[in-house]
Amino acid sequence: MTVEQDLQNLNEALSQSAGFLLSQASRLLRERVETALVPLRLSLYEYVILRLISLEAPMSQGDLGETYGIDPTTMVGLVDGLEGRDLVQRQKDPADRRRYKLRLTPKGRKTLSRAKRIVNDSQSRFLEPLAPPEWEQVRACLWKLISHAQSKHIGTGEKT
Amino acid sequence: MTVEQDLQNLNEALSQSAGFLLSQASRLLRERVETALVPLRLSLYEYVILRLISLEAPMSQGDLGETYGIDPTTMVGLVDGLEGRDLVQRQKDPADRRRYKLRLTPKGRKTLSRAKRIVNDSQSRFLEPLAPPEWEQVRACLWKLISHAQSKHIGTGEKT
DNA sequence: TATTGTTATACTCTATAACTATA
DNA sequence: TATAGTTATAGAGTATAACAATA
Repeated sequence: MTVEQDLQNLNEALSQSAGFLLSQASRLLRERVETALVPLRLSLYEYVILRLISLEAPMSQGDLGETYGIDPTTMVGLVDGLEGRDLVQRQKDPADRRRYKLRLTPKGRKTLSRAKRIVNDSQSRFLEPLAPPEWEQVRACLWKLISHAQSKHIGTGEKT
Repeated sequence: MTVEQDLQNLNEALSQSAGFLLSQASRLLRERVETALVPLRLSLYEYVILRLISLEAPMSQGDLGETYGIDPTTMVGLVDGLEGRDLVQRQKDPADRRRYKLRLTPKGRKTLSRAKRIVNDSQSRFLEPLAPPEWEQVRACLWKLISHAQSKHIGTGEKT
């Protein structure tokens, strides 16, 4: 068997595996976004935190980490760093003083708006090889997978 | 604005983001596969290494790590562990004695075949909410994204 | 009693650079 | 010189358990 055939077999097997496809697509996009964010001195997690705060959902520091899969321990350090750079403010939630409500500072909003442009460009370039209706289809399917996987294991905290 | 509306806005924004969709789908599947592999005492990376070796492509230890995005430093420790458990053998490549060819031992083959069943079941359950043609479409698109992203940055080492 | 955020500790993976043996 | 694998070291991120403040 030639090297070319071997490689073709390998690719055929890999292109069949959901785990490989999702992890590699995710990794390749993540690497690009991380590189693109370097000039703003933001890690991907830091960007995600700013972005999630900006969406104004009623999330505590812990909820926020859970939404993206960031460990609570890691969250403390990340928010410490963002607060130290005056991008984010911790505020005690008056309704439950154990929880923090996180807010963007004006500087945080400005940094985020620059970061959003950079990240969106990065994502658009990554999605370039797909026609818009193709991505739309993928998008809907991934959302279905995520919703289904989460509902089975975590639940939203709401009684449905 | 009610909490329900806030959450709906959040979900709408997240379901629009390629980065969120890919990272979370990947993470949720990875967590399931990792849990499923615990009884075999295999980490996901260890499983991936066994699986890639079994595909018989002409890959060295380093190539293998690059295919999945495993750091060379990490590879050393992982292969050390797999070799210590008699699942894998290192062999000097006679054509280039700097490189290792990795081989499965009989025990490695047996472990892998059990692991493959477990991982495939896990992936099938994860993909359950999609109709087969839907997944087929997603599969093709993800493969296109990966091929395109890799060709732009890495190249295969072959002159084309 | 239970939960949010915090700290401490150990572990895994990554990034970087130096080393070795080969090429 | 350059490359494959290794080692050492430092830095992220995660898992676990304990703790303070609050519910």
